[in-house]
Amino acid sequence: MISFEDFILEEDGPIYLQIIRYVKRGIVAGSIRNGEEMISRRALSALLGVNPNTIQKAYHLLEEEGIIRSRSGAKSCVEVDEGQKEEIRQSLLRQETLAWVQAMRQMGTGREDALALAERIWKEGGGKEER
Amino acid sequence: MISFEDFILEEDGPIYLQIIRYVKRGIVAGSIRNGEEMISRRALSALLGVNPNTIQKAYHLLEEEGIIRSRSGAKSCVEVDEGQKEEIRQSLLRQETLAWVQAMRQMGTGREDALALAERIWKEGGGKEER
DNA sequence: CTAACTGTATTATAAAACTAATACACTTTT
DNA sequence: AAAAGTGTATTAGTTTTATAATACAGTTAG
Repeated sequence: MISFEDFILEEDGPIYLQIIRYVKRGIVAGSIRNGEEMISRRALSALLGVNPNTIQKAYHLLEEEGIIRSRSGAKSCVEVDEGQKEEIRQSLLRQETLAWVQAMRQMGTGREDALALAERIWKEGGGKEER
Repeated sequence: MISFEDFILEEDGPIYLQIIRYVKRGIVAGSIRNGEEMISRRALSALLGVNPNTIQKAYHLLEEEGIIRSRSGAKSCVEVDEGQKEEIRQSLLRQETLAWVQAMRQMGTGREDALALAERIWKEGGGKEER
């Protein structure tokens, strides 16, 4: 079951979008697999200290995007084929990277400098992710 | 004068935050210099097709951060010393890059792959920025 | 000086995001 | 079968974001 263990609530954008992002990235990473059960709306609500309606909004949008499937009474399940998975991968990788590149450009950072910085920061936070 | 020529209104987050981001990145890039005049609130409002109050909110927050200085009646001016400039640079570069690195990690992308992707996307959009 | 422009302030409205408290029917578990 | 858990729906209220219409006093340019 998708437990949202390593999910961290940012102070950035809307919560329901953060949840959608988390699921999509998990699918791309392979840590969230097809057929897997989602944690229930109420349980996630309690876990994050967030209103159930906010979770419902996220889950509802995930269903509209054809990423999860809900039948009344039972837990929602992930339902993505390989095509969708690849779509999401391409879309997210490009989108996030393009945003970063544009940010670096607007700050007048050269390609070499930007890549070097990214590599440095990558190595810094290296110990935390590999458990 | 800061004309906001190359400013593009995203559909992402709040408009007033996009304006603040634009100014900060411009300062880091050196395209926005100390002492320079800001475009007036009304003029920018008309240029972006956005309510004057939204611009005022952005300018007000920029002043609270000590980035611009406003005297009633005259145009607001940028007022940042080298220390502030360096603070903003460090903060923005780190913040944006860390966000990208974390995104790539959460998608299970390796360091080499991520950096290669960034380099490819950097070269793609290369013709547009150098005029 | 005068007219135009500027920053600032006020009040009102609306949509989006989030919280709160329920309620009901369906599924799973015991 | 009964209880607990689940998806779904409704109504109400708050905060944030953005719009709209003015108004006033200080600065600048003609």
